[in-house]
Amino acid sequence: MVRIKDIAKEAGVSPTTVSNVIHGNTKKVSKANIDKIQRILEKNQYIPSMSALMLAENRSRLIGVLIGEREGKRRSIASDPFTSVILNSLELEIYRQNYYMLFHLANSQEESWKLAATWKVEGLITLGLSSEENLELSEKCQIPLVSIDNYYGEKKVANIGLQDFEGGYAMGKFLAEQGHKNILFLADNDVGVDHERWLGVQKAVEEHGAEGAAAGRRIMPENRELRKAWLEDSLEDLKSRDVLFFASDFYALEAIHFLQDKGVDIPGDVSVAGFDDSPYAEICRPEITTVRQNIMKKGQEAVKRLICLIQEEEFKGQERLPVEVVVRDSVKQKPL
Amino acid sequence: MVRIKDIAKEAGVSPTTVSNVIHGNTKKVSKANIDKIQRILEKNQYIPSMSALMLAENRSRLIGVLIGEREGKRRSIASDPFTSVILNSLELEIYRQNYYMLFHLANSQEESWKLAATWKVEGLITLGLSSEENLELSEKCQIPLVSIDNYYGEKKVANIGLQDFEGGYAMGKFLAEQGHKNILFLADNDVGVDHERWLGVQKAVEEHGAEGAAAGRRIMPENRELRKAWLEDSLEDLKSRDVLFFASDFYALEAIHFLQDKGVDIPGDVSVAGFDDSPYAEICRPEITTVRQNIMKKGQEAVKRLICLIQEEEFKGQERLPVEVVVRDSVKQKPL
DNA sequence: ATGAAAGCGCTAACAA
DNA sequence: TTGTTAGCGCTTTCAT
Repeated sequence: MVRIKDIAKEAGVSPTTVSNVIHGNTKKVSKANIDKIQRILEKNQYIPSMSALMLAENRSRLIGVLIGEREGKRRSIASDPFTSVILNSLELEIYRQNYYMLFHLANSQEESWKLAATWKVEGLITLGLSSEENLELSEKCQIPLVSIDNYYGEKKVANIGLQDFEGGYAMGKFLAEQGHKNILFLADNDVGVDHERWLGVQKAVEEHGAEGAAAGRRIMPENRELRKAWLEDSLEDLKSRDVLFFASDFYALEAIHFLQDKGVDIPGDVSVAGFDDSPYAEICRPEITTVRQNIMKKGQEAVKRLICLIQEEEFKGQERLPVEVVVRDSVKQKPL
Repeated sequence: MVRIKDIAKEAGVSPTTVSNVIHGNTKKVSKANIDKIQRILEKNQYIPSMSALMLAENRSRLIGVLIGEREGKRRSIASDPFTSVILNSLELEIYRQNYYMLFHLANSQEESWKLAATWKVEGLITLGLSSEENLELSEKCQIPLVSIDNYYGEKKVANIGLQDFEGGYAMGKFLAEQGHKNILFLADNDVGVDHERWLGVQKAVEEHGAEGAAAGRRIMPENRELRKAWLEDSLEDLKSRDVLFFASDFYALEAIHFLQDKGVDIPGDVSVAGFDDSPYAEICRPEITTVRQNIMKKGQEAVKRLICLIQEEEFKGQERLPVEVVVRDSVKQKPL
């Protein structure tokens, strides 16, 4: 590996001068030397050593991307097709901003902190951590942190998410306008994101629902096996609804198959809607009517937000990305 | 950030002694000092600085994970649900082995090399690079490299893959034994992995096929739109087969929906088989009969292989992971 | 059993 | 315009 010292020797100048040329501080370097040094740099394929840079500048150009793994959660990296897309967009933007991505599956706050400290990571992006975990981590690490898809009452941690309320509202409005009265919203929890979506649905039904329209809600188990049992138990309830609006396409898909196996026609007997517009939504029959989010954009904004935090600049982007209803085949129009 | 120097001062010893205690070189340190230093280390939550370590030891404990992005490829990180699983298993094992994972979407060999050099990455794991790209990269970087799912005639680069031939053979045998005679194998290329699978199918049909059984093959376009058109054009051909064996579950799923939309009953009119046992295989109707691979294991073995290369030890694991036929509903038994 | 000192590659303050 | 030097935090060799 060729070092600045080597270049300097070959050029017959001091390391400082070479360093200056590398960093474009060419005001105090003679034209002749600039050219000569640049040529030698090129020729020898000089690559700066991050270790030395880190030590000297006390910064790493590293951004840590942490994914929390919780057993049985929907947002498990293994089962969620979103994860790879998010990771993709994250790395793309991180690299574009001249940073590097250190990736880790976070098992504990302690571990995450150690990683960040060991590498002097300049900022953290987290996925799949709970609000409390994010807060604790942020306080412990004392470096900028941006979470994705997390909600806080008091908003202590920077977050990039969706216009979930608006998404719930838009779909609720669409369903109401399609003539559905008995709407059931299904999620696996009632905090943050899913809570917002539910509020949106309620508001939409209030404002746009026909005479007698009402929105109900059910919380399903997170665990797959338990959820399966839950669906069995809830069959009659589900069949009695006009439309089932699931908080994710994955759940919608699961339910569609469950119901179809029970002889229920979708959307003939019951309509189904999802949320996310994941690959699952299009790769099933009927194709799922859902709420689309732009995941690439989400990752991009998260990185931009973080960089602003790191450089102590103001973030002018969107913290809540817009969503839109995508009409496919799983919701049918009710005759009036 | 507390440094060794600080610990030393507090303990009233030299940095060297502290360093020795940290690394367990306690042969020449008094019991009293060991305890005292260890306590102070604990109390102050000492974390070694990677930058200093890298500089002093000339190694980084970093493993670069490179994903090649090629437009329109099946193995695009964005669309392939496998990617997140592989990434998951990779990081798990890398961390378990006391390394760290630097993640990058590789746009060019030049870029990959720069990344590796800048960070003094100790080894590289690549996904979705062609044989040539892997070879060139490996030569340019001069560090251990393990590719995933790549085949080479002369085997110049370490690779972790599947027993693809055996997989094709096992499914071919299964199909033949189910009474299918007119078997069509479909892939989007005829090199490496898919070529092996095809060879396996042929062998199986030869050995286990009934009188008059034969296996044919078609190469589909990689591009989604083109493939759609191709399916349209091939409809009659596809309908005339006993069974369609696709080189991936994704393709199988796509074709199932295409055929169902055309009124073809799966598996009533035509049976369909896939390969991978991806999430797609189970989340569709009929559920797809496929060849299962253990992706978590694949990532794990890739890391183990790389670590062996780095430490110049012999690798005693499996370079070709076993596969098994998973029988579901998309293949029916033919009456004799 | 313990410590001093050099060196890893680079930056930046200061001299010349 | 160019060069000298100290220092970033750690390891390691060599004295003591």
